[in-house]
Amino acid sequence: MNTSKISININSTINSGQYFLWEKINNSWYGIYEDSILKITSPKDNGNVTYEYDSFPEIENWQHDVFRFEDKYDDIINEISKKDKIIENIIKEYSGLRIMRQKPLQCIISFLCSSNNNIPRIRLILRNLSRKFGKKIEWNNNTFYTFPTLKMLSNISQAELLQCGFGYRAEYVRKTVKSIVDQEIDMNLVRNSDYAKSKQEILKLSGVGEKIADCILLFSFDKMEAFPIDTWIIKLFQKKLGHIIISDLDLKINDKINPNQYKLVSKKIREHYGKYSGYAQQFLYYSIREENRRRW
DNA sequence: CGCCAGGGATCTT
DNA sequence: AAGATCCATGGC
Repeated sequence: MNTSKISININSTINSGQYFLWEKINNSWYGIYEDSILKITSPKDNGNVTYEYDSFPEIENWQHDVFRFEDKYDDIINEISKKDKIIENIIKEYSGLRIMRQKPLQCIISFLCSSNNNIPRIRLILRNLSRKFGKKIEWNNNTFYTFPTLKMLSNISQAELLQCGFGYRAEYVRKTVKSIVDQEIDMNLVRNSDYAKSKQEILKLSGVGEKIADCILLFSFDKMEAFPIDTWIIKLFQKKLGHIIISDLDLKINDKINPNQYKLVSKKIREHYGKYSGYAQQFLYYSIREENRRRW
């Protein structure tokens, strides 16, 4: 176990719809990461304080990987803050919110599950899946289950997926797992290419469209310019963000946007916020949902 | 009962 | 090529 003083707000970071398999027990957060359980204890309930990091089985310094401590966080948010007044105020209000880095398989399945769904239910489905098919770990008088491996996932029947609550997304999971097993998608290419090329490749997966592709690239493949555009971001775009991003806005944006509109808006947004647009997105998203008092 | 939820695939024009 | 419709499931 060790501690660090890097600027981070654990509650907003963990509980902001990016990494679903975490739960708070007493004064600690527990998260699922590969074959280990991660643990963070906050001496106070929130704020930028010193946290204690632990894991079982032990992973050395996992927090640097998971919380992206290699990012120059202060430089990034200072840079983004200059882009417009809206983001400046939001970053000030929610300082310490970070992007987390998760393992690709868990991230892909998680966001497959996110389409036309809500966050509490996404978490429930993923917990059901882990409880049934993950490895059981007893630690600190609590029982945890790791996320199923690729091999395990490939052996799960459609009926069992439905039992977990995937609904119509069960078919996406089945096809996507098969594509990965059969190496119809090149994970090394996704990892090592630039944003555009990586996105093109990840879009081959069934159930992965423009938005979910951006989530996967941002949250597990280090493509920090990826800016997922979901229904909440669209609401913000309609209300006030649109005229900041696109001068002389003649673009009609409905509640649901088609892929071409997505690409256009995405391009403009990334031109506006720059190569760390993903951070801007996380702040905007968190802020809108908090304003609307949505459950995480 | 209808509506909504971090959308995407498929069918229709 | 763009637009409309359908998709399981649970909370409200």
